Amino acid sequence: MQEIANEAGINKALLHYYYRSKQLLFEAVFKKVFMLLAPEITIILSEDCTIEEKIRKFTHSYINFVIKHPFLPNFIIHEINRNPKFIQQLLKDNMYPKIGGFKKQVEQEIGKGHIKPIRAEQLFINIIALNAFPFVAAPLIKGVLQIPEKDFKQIMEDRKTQVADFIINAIKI
Amino acid sequence: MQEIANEAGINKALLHYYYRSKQLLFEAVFKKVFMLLAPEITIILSEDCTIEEKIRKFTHSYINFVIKHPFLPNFIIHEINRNPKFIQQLLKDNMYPKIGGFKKQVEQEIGKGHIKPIRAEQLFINIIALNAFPFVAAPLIKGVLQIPEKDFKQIMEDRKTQVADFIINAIKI
DNA sequence: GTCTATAGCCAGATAGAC
DNA sequence: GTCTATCTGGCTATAGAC
Repeated sequence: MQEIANEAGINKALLHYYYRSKQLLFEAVFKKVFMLLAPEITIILSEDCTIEEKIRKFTHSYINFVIKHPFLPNFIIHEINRNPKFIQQLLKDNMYPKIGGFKKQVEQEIGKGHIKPIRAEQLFINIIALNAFPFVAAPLIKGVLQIPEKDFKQIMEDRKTQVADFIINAIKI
Repeated sequence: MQEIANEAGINKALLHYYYRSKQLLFEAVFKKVFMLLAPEITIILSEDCTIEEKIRKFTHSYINFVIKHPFLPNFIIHEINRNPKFIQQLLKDNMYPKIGGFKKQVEQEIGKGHIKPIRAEQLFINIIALNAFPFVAAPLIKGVLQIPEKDFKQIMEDRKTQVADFIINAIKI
């Protein structure tokens, strides 16, 4: 609270005056931050194009966004793990979209023989995992690969296209 | 500290007597926990078999292990993010293996035309991402997919083979 | 609304008896 | 080695002046 007050150029008392408590301030921050990332995920669930196009668009857009805000995925995942009740809150407030449309589309494209059979849930998890994980586990990856920050950034840059290629290779007939 | 002492059937004073401080107790726990997971990762880096076999073995072994210890990946990632200096410590203590052998093997198999061209680092990240992420982001995934615990467990069970299939499809010629 | 000062609480750490 | 009792510092939150 002290650090936030310093950063804001006010004092702790005023912070409490505005937000009532640390918990409420935190919730305000969390919602704001979550709403920054949610539109990125929406791409994969709505929008009118083929699965392949969606994967390319999403990957490019998501990684591009997260390179600019590398702390976001971690913050959200950590806080949701600490308090899974947040999810209920976010669902109730309609703060993220449903997977229904994506699921239907995957099943249709499988039916038409465009892509290999795979459960939409598994594909969805794979897409999010390949995009988000390197940022969530950045220090660990830098350590295992023994690479400096500069190389890591280049690898993330490359992933904007490589992750999409990887996924599409995995599912295309 | 109080909760740990209760769980251990001793009191806080004794906990401090053994471990000097909360920080040192934590480091002891972290190393112990990290050492539980490290052997699982070693499979992919050493062992004498093809890339394809390694991917199948690793995926099965890792997911199997983590289903039994679902808190581990999160704990490790969170703590390393909180204090990236841990990585240096672990490297210095030789507490996880190097990627050199895996990199060489990937390049050889690409040269022989067994798999599509891909940087070993990217492939390594993809393998770890697909295996670990669903556990790191479990509550988030359950929320987005709107599925109960039971279905989530089944999906993770299925991933023991499906993740390997997915990766191999992505890289095979 | 904004500040200073402080109340109230809790958790890590230690003193000291046994 | 193990305990009880206590110190200490830090953090959230509020009282109250301006």
